[in-house]
Amino acid sequence: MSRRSFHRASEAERRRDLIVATLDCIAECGLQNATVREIAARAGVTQGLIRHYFSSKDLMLQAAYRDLMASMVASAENTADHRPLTARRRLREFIVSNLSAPVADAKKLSLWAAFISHVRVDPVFAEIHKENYLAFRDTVEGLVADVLTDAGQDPDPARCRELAIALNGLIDGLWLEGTLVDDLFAEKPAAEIAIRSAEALLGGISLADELHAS
Amino acid sequence: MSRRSFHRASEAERRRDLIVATLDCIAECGLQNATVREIAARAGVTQGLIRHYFSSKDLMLQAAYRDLMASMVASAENTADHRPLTARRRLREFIVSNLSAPVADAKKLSLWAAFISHVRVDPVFAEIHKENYLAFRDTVEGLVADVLTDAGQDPDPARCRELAIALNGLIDGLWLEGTLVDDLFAEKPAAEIAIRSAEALLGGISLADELHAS
DNA sequence: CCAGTAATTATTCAAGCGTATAATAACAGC
DNA sequence: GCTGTTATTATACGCTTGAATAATTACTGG
Repeated sequence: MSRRSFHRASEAERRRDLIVATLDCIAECGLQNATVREIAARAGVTQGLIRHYFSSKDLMLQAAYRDLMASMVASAENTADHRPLTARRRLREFIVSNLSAPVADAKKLSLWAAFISHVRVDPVFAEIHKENYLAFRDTVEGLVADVLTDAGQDPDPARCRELAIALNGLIDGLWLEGTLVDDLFAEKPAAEIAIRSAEALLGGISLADELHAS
Repeated sequence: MSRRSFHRASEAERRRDLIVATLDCIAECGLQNATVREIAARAGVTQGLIRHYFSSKDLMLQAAYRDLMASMVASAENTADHRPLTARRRLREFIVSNLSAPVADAKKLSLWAAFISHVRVDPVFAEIHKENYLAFRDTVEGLVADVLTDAGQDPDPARCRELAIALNGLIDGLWLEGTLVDDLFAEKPAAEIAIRSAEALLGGISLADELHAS
């Protein structure tokens, strides 16, 4: 009886494979049934290897949560920092990007929910969530300040904060609605509704394309 | 060695106890660690009894999900139907009620997330979610139509639908933000922000108290 | 081409899981 | 009070779990 052949991969490569397999497994089978054996099988390795890279299953789940959130903020964060664009256009792109693929994705939502449900159970998950939330809100707040300035209004910090919270809520809520019941949503894309709503929240400032940057 | 004493409870009473224990256990230990033994212990019975009331653990989880959602829509639904009030005031109360205790509660949010993460795993959970979402959106849509009419505007169905989706998103999103990071939120209650934002979405219609109903 | 290293597999372990069944005691009706 | 019913307890079963250890094989550096 011979052993199965294998190849020695780099640490970065293996860890990534294992994290991807973990996320796939949780999304498909739920946290309850995401066992180390199933995850290892999906990653194409045997279960013993997991403990070679993560000293416990919990640590691997935390790493997977961090990875998921990083992948979700990455694309949106890019558009928010794309300086050549108008402030209004950056906010617009930011909203659209958060309400389209790959962020608005049923699998990602499922994973997000699974991890959020553990925020109260495990303090480490709470910490990861808090970091990501604050970063997201700060991004929105910065965009709002830029848009107000661009529109010739005073970017009062208190007003920016409140608008950021409201916009953040609107984006999160429509993200939920749009990806949870997407079949019912095909007619009216969440992104379009979000843009019109954001304009209303901003007191009528249009987020449509402009000819010159501020 | 004598057996532990017990009392024979009614079916309704026992089922309620078991469901409450299930929700407590999931909120505290997570779905992974919500075992039949732990749930039974919290309900003050032995594990064998669970299968006397639920033919499997999954069925008990489904019952718990239904119970959770019913408890969350109940209070808000009441205010939405409280006819003596102005339409504007009913919408206002509906929003406030969804963003205050007992709906805006960290434990409930944790439970909601745990179940949402199972919507993609188990079709029964998907069904339960869909029913509740549609009912909630219809309630908001009805309130929006009433408010528009009250303000002398045409309650165009398409506009009502879009406003309902946006308001629904706003409420859900602020519910998430407010209860997930409530310590950072004490200064500015989510409900106040929601009211002001809803007024903006409605094109400036005030939701403040009025002297006479429509 | 050989030796050393460590990534990977294979196997084992105790504990805990959901489920099933048999024994028992609480209560209802007479 | 006694008796029948059944809600409840107690116990057992087979399986899976996360973790630990030992054996092996792929690769690195000389």
